[in-house]
Formats: sequence, C-alpha cells, structure tokens
Amino acid sequence: MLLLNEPQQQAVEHTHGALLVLAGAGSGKTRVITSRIARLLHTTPAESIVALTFTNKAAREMRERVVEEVGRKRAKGLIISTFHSLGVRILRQHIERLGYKKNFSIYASADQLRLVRDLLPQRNTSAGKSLDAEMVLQRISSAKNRLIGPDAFTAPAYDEYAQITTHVYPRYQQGLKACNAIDFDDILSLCIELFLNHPKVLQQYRTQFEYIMVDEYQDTNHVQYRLLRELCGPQGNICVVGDDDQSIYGWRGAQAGNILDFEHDFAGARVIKLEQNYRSSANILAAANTLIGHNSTRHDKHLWTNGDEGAPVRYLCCDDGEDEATTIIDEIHTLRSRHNYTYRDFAILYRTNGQSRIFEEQLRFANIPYVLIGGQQFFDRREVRDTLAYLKVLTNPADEVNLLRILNYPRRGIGETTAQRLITLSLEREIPLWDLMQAPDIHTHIGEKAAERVHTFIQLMLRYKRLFNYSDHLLATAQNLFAEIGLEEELYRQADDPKQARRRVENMHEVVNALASYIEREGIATLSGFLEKVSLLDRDEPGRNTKEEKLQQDAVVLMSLHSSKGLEFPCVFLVGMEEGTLPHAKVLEEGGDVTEERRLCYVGITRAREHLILTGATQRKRYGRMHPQQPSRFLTELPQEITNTPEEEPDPEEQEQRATSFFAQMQAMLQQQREQ
DNA sequence: CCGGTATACCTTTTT
DNA sequence: GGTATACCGG
Repeated sequence: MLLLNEPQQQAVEHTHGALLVLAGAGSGKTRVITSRIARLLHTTPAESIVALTFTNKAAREMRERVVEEVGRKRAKGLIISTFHSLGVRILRQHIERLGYKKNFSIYASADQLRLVRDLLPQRNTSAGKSLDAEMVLQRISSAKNRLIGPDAFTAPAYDEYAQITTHVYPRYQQGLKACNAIDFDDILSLCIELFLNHPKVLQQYRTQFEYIMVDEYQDTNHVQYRLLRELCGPQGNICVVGDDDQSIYGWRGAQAGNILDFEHDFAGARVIKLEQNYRSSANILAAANTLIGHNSTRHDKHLWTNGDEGAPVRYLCCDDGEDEATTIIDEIHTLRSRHNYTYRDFAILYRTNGQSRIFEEQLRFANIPYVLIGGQQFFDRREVRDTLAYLKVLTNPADEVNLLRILNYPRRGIGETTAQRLITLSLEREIPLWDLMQAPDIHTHIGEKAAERVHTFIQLMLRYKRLFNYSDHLLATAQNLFAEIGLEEELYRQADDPKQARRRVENMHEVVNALASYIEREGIATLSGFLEKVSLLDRDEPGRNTKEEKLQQDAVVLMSLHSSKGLEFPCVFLVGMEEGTLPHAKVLEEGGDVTEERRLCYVGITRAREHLILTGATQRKRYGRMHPQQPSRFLTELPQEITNTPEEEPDPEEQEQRATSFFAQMQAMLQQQREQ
C-alpha cells in the first residue's frame, strides 16, 4: 500500500472542525476520504459518520473502497449515500409531520411534466407559440433549489415564463400533495422544512451525525449547502472535498461559490490543497493546466507529477462524424496491439448523449464490444414508465398522474371522454379518483359500458393491491400482473418495427429483473422500497447482475463528459472538438458560461492516464443535414504542439495495423451477414 | 373510441 | 433523423 503524501496525511489527520480539501484532478482524494473514514472508525461508531456524494455510483465505489480498507464488518452502519438518498431516508421517517403520507411517490421529470401540462393555461406565448411546460418546470425547479416556495415566488417582468410560473407553481405544489407525491427537488427542500419546523428532529440528526464528509463539494447547490449547515451545526466536524475547476453543474443550480466561500462560511476552516497528480502523464497534465489557465476566477492550483512525459497528446481532424468514429476504431486497434490494452481501457467521451449513436454503429460494425453509460435514461423510456406506473399506483392509489396514465393502457376501452368525466366528477364531489371509481353510481355519469370497464379495471387493481400487501411473492405477483394485463402483447401490437418491439419488451422485462435483483439484495423487500430505489435513478442497478452485462465487461466505454467525472481510463478519446458542440451552441447563443464548457473539457482531459486523443470533424450531420463545423476554440488554448502535429509518416508497423483493422472489419461484416 | 398518417420541433449536461 | 403531438377516417 502506497504511503500518503504530506498534504494527504494532514487531511486525514484533521478530524475536528471544518476542513476544505481542494483536490485537483487525480490527486488521490478518494484515498484521502477513505483513509479518513478508516481513521475515524478507530474512535467513532460507524453510524455517526456520513459521507455524501452526488451519484449512486460514487457512493457505491466509496463504500467498496472503505470495505477494502477496514473490512465489511467495521464498515457496517456507515452512511455513504447521495444527498437525495439521505433525504428520502429522512423523509420516510418524518414526512407525516409535513402532511404527506408515508407511502408517498416521487415524481421525476415525466410525471412532473404531465402535472404541469394539465395546469398550464390554454393560451399561447406572446410569440404565438404554445406554452412549453418544460420552461415552467425549470423555473419551479430552480425556485425550489433556492428554497423559494410557491407563495414567495416572484417573477421579473421580462420573463414571460416566470410570470406563468407564478400561477402554476402553487397549483403544481397542491397537485403534488393531492397525489401524495413529492418531486425531486422536494426531497431536499422538504428536509429543510422539516428541520426548521421541528427542531427536535434536527437535533436528533445533529447528535447522530458527528462527522460529515462531502465529495464534489463544488457541485452543491443552495439547498444542499443549507442542508449541510443545518446538519452539522455551528461547531460541526465537516470535511468537504472538491475542485472548483471541475464544477460543471452550474446549469443545475450548483454554486461554485460554495467552495470558494467555504473558508469564511465555516469559521476556523482549514484548507489543504492536493496538487500532486498520480493519474496522468506529464503531457496530459500540461494540456490540462494550459487549458484551465484560461479561466480566471478560481482557486489557483497547478497539477504536477513525478511521472514521465508519456505519449504526446494528439488532435485528429476528421472529415465527418463517421470518419471520426472509424478513425478512433483504427486508433483502438493500433493502441491495443502496441500496448496490450484491453477494451475497457478505452473511453470515448462526448458533450451530448446524442453523439454516442454514430460510435455505437461503427463499434458494432467493427465487432468491438462497448458499454453505453447514461444516455436516454432507462427509467424515462415509455414502456418502462408504463410498467412502473402500475406499481406506483398500487403502492400509492392517490397517485392520480399515474392512475390516469394506466387507466387506458393497455387499451381497455376507457377513452379520453370517460377520463375527463371522471376527473370532473372527482373535482365536484371532492372525492379522489381511486375512490370515485369504486362508487356504485358512476354509471349514471359515464354510461353503462364505460362504468363496466372502469369496474373491471378497479377490481383488478384492488385484487393486486391485496396480493402485494399480503403475499410474500412480490416477484411472482408482479409477473402475474403484467401477464394478466397483457403488457407484452400490447408492446408487440403497438410497435411498427418488430426489432423495436423486442427492445421494448426486453426493457419491460428489465424492470422485472431489477425488481428480482432488488428482492435478492434486500432483507425486507417491499414494493415501495423498490420504487424508491428506482426513483432515485440508480441507473446502474437494472441489469447490473445479468449475465449479458458480465460478459460485456471488457468493453470500450461510451459516455458524456458529465458522467465521466471521477473516473479514469488509460486511453481517452475526447470527441467532437468543434464550436457548437464543445463549447455547446446553446451556451454560446444564450450568452451562457463558456468557462463551464472549458471546465467540462478540462474534466475530459484529466480522465486520461496514458493516451489522450482529441478529435473533431470538418462537417457533421445535424438534423439529418450536413453542416460545416469550425474547430473548437479550446484547441487554440492547448499547447501548440498538439494541434500543429503534421500527419506522421505511416511506419511499416502501422501499415500492418491498418491491414489488421481492415481484416477485423471484414470479419465483422461476414459475421453480420451470417446473422441475417 | 381507435389507429393511422401528417407535422412540428428538436438536442445540452443529471440527482 | 427521430419523436411527440394533432388531426382525420373508419
């Protein structure tokens, strides 16, 4: 085991009071955190140590590292979780004090949108376009992140959508409450509300959480900052770790100011800088330092290494997107045979998830295994949402957004008209939909035929509700339910393309698999427990245990720059180095923050250990049309030798590689033909 | 009430 | 190039 360097050691030993660790990329901050936890465990019970991260993946990895260091037994009881998981954990215990029931649902984007759409006035914007629910939702979300409630919300005159939000926000919040649901932002803001209104509850947590650690502190937003303040109290032992140069979530309300202000926010705070880099070659670090030097407001840091110069960083300018992909595949073949890399040593990083498509196609064509991280959220896919909607309603019948969603899915002859009549009646009588549907006299309002169908539907739901409550066979019950309502058949019927249908059915099965592995992992498995996990977007969970996934282990990794933070790879391809892509056009148009785009690029560069290759194209297909592209401004901000490199003379060895890669392509092609 | 086609609009980044 | 909504005919 390697020794800690001097500043690392200091950070580990400073256990009392406030501590800020400014940890440059690759400076071993995870080791500091885990060593620190290990050290605390000598004197403190595990339950009083809390470590907060932003992603489930980071939390899981941190726990694994701690377990490696101190053993499973001593790590037991440690609270290592995301902010949101901790929030839900707190709310599960105390939410009744805030007027919600314990079986509350968590609404993520799709559910939220549905709710907002129903509340939106039927008029158009001044520009004549129909109202965009997402714009309203954005404003609600950002208000909640600043702890501004529906009553306190005010709109500047120039912001038309904020004006609308003034009316929608209060009703949105009422709507959530009526559905016994909270949205993502509520998870944290309701915790604050709880703490402010119930000091005793807060006191209980303050006493329990003796040591608090926060990873990626530069990404905290206002609510998270407040939550930390509340939890750690005036004298708290709080240790935050972060790097302002890697702050890339400003658009989500993260305040890099939190890390810049830490010293006077928390009295007597100690600051320790970690600048020695253990990850990247000197060439890669030079690129990183030069680029980030173009940002002005930041804690001054300079990464250095004892290591070698390493391979030169390269920039490859390609003709178009397809050429970019095949160029990278050639590079993978070359690097792999020269350096004995495995596929998982390679990562392809891009600005937007949409860029993954072309790489997927070409990798598949070249028969190279790959894994796609992130992308279209698994749980946002329609068939998955439909499947989950059933489970949500069965745990929380007040959840009318999802009740209406499944009322006529699969088609059972309860159309829009009937649904509207039910809604109206429910408002008139002030009875929840779920109860109304069981009323004996609804046929007089919606007609005999419709009433009959509603009756059949609600009887089915009631029956399964009982089964889920009283049967031990969670999994079998769910499977029976989906079989009985004929979800699979519906998916086949709906899809116009059999391939697409198969994918959707697979996704539906994946939900069942996720449920199965949840049951396997958890001692006491409940439907609501499962839904909670799902809502917290633990996107690595589904299928994590499937065989396919295991077989694919040795695979090239594809992901967005945002999700690459915290990871490292021997070989990194940073693709789409073009104006409009990185930096993204949206940021440039809206006069947004180019420095954040620069940090994003910096994050990408610093993921690389040995080989870093930047690529871009001179033209690219956009919305199906070719469009000329300009090289990214960030290329001019790198050391000159990277962009000046003339094409190398292809040496004989390389030519041989080309031949090999051609051979591989032929093989792939033949393989494909055989499959058809 | 349903399923088909026309069409508009679009793409950041994620807990 | 793809997807979500709008509208129309059965």
